[in-house]
Amino acid sequence: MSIYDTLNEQQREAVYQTEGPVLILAGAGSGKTRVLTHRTAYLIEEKGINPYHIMAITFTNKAAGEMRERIDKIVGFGSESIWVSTFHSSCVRILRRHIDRIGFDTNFTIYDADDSKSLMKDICKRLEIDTKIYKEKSFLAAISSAKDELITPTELMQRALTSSDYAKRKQAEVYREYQEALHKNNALDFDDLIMKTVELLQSDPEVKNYYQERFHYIMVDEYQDTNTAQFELIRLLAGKYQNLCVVGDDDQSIYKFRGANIYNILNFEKHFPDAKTIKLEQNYRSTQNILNAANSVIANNVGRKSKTLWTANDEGKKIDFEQFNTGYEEADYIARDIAGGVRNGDYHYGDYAVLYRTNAQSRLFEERFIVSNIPYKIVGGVNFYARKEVKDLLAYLKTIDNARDDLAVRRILNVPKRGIGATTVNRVSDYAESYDISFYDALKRADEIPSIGKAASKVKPFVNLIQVFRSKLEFISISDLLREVIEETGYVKELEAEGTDEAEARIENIDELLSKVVSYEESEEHPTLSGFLEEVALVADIDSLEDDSDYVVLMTLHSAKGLEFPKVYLAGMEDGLFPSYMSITSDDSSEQLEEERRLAYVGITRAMKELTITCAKQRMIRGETQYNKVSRFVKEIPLELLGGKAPVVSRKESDSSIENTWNVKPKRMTMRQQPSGQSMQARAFASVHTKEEKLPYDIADRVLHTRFGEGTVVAIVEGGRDYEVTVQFDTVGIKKMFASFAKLKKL
DNA sequence: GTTAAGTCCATTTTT
DNA sequence: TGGACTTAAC
Ligand SMILES: Nc1ncnc2c1ncn2[C@@H]1O[C@H](COP(=O)(O)OP(=O)(O)OP(=O)(O)O)[C@@H](O)[C@H]1O
Repeated sequence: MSIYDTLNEQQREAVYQTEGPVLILAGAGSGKTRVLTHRTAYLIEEKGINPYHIMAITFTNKAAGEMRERIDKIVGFGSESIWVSTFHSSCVRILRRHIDRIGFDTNFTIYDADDSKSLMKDICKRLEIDTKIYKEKSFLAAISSAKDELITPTELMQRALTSSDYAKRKQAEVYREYQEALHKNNALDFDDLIMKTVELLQSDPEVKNYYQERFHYIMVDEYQDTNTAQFELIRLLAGKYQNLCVVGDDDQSIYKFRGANIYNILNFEKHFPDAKTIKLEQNYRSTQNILNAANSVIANNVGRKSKTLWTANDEGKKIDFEQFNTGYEEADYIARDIAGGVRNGDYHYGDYAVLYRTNAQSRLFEERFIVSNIPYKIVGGVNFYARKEVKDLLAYLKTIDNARDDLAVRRILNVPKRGIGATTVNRVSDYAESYDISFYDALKRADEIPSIGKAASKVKPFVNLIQVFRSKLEFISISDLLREVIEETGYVKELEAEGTDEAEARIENIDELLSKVVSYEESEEHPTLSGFLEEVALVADIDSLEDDSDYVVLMTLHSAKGLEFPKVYLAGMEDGLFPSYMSITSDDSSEQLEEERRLAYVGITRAMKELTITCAKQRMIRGETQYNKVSRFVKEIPLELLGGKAPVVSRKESDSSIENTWNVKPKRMTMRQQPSGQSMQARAFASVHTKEEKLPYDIADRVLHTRFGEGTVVAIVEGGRDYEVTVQFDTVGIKKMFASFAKLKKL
C-alpha cells in the first residue's frame, strides 16, 4: 500500500494532476495542505522531478518548515533543495541575488513597521506636513495598499491629478519621497519585497528566465489571501511551464485589510483558461456538530463559490455556548474548564486554544491563567523582534555587521545615554546628506563637522566602541558578541537597576534573544552575523509555536488560520467586538461583515472535537464599560447544535467576588515560550515584593551596590509596596531603584 | 539634553 | 485604559 492510498479519491486526483494550472478549492479541514505535501512528494518520488525545480509557497515560516519536514518523511531525500517558503522570504532570497539590477545594493536592509514609521515621520517633517491633519499612519496605509496593487508613485500621482482630491495628491507626493528615502538608505519595506521582485522580473528578462527555468512546478497554499502583487509574481514565475497549483478556500479569505484580493481565487479559471478545478468535499478535522455550525454560519454570505463539506466523523458534543456578565467571568470559566479537562485526563494543555478577535482580549485570560497556574502562550501582539530592548540590541548587531542602516545607527547612538541629542543627530544627518555619505561615516568624521562643536567628543567613544566590536567579529561567535554588547553598553545592568516588573520582563526578552542566537549558531553550518539578522527580519510570532509543547495557546482568529486544536474556545462573541464595531458601522458594512463572518468560519473550523463559544454582557473596552449583545454569528448557528452548562443566566454568586480576587497582574510584556505553569507562577509571585519594615540605611549613609559600587543615599521615598531609594554613586551618577531589588549594603 | 508631568487620542485583524 | 507625543522644569 502506498502512502497515496491514505488520500481520498478527490485528493488523489489533485495529487496526480501535476501538469498545467490547477485550482484546488475546498472548505476547511478537507486536507488541502495535506494534498500539497503529498503532491510534492509525488512529483519527486513518482515523476522523478528534481526537487530543485519545485517551489511551494506557504503562509507562514512555520508552515514552510512543517511542509518540508513532512515531505522529507515521505520521500526521505531531497527535501532540503525544494524551495519552500513564504512570499516574503522567497522575495528576499531572490532580491539578495539580483536586486543590483534595479539599482539597489544586494545587502539592502529590510524595514519593519516601526522603521517605516520613523522614516515617515522624517518625511512629514521635511515636507512640513501637519501630522495632526494628515497622519503618518494614513500615509503608510495608502502607500502599503498602493504597493499591494503594484501602483508606483508616478501612477498614484497621475491618478491623484485626475481627481481634485488634495489629500490624494499629498499621498502621492509623500509616496514618492518615501521611496526616494528608502532608496537612499538602501532599504525596502515589507511591501517592497514583493513589489520590487515583480519589478525585477518584469524589467530583466535574464533574471525572469532564470527563475522561470528553475521553477517547473509551483504550488501556493492559502491562495485566497494573496494580493495583486503576489498574484503577479506567481504569474511571472509560472509564465513558462504553467505548472501552477493553487490551493485555497474563498470562505477563509480574511486579509482584505492588508490587500488580499479574493478575486485571485474566484477568477483563477479566467486568469488561466485551461485550469483544472478540483474540489475536496470531505472534512477530516471536525465533528458533525462543529462542521454543521460552521456551514450554517458561512451560508449567510452571498457570492461564494459553491462547496459541499461533509464529514464521516461522529456527531460529537454540542457546542457549549455560555454568556457571562463580564469578561472576567468569561476568563474564569474558560480557565476552570481547562483546568478541569486536564485534571480529568480528557485533554492536555496543548490541546486547547483560546481564540479572540482582538489582541487586547488576551489580557484577561493571561491574568486568569497565571492565577490558575495554567501554562499558556500568547501568540501575536507586539512581535518579539519589534520590542524595544530587542530592537536596540539588534541595531547594535546591524551596525557592527554593516553600518549602512542609518536608522539602526541613529537608534543606538544615544542608547545608553551618551548625551547626544536631537540637535547633534540632525547636524550629523545634514552633514552626511551634503557629502552624500552614510550617517555612520559622518559620525566617523565627527571632528570635521564644524556645527556639532564639542558634541564630537561624545560621538568618538561610540564610534570606537563599534570599531572594537567589529575587530572582534572574526574571532568570536555571534552569541559572545551579543554578550559583549550587553556587557559593554551596560544594557542589562541599567534594567536591573530599574528593578521594575517591566524591566525584569525586558531582561527575560534579552535572554531569549541570546538563546535565539545560540540556536541559530547550532542549526547553521556556517553561522554569520548577516545570516542571523536576515533570519530574524521576517519571522512572525506564530512561527514560534511548537507543536510538542504542552501549553494553552491564545491568539487572534487571524493567527489561527491553518491550525487545528482538539478543543477551541471562541471568546468575546459579541456584536461590536466580533463582528467588530468598525465592520458594523462602516459604509461598506455588508462587505466587511462578510469578511468577519469568514473569520467566524475560520474560528469554528479550527476545532476538532469540542467547541465552546463565550461572550459577556458587559466588558471594559479602553476604560469604558460597554454593553454588548450576543454576536449575530452565534444566532446563525442552529439552536439544536448549541448546548450550555448555564446558558444566559446571570450568576449572582460570582459577581464581584471574582474581580476582587484578581490582584496578581502579569508582567507588562508577555513572556516568550512560556515555561511550565509552575515556574511561571513562581515568577509571577516572585515579582510581588514585600516591603521591608525598615531599611538598614538612611539618607546620607554610604552604601554599596553590587554593580554600581559605592554611593551616598540622597532620598528614600516610601512607595506602595517598596521603598524607592535614590543614590548618588561615585562612578555612575544618580540612580533611582527599588530597595528590595537593589539590595544595598550599608558601609 | 534629560526627565517628569500633562495632554491627546485611538483601537480590529499582520507578513 | 494606556501609549505616544508635547510641554515645562531641571
Ligand atoms: N485523507 C485523509 N485521511 C485522514 N486524515 C486526513 C485526510 N486528509 C486530511 N486529513 C486530516 O484532516 C486535517 C485537516 O487537513 P489540512 O490541514 O490539510 O486541511 P486544510 O484543508 O488545509 O484545512 P484549512 O483550510 O482549515 O487550512 C488534518 O489533521 C489532516 O491530517
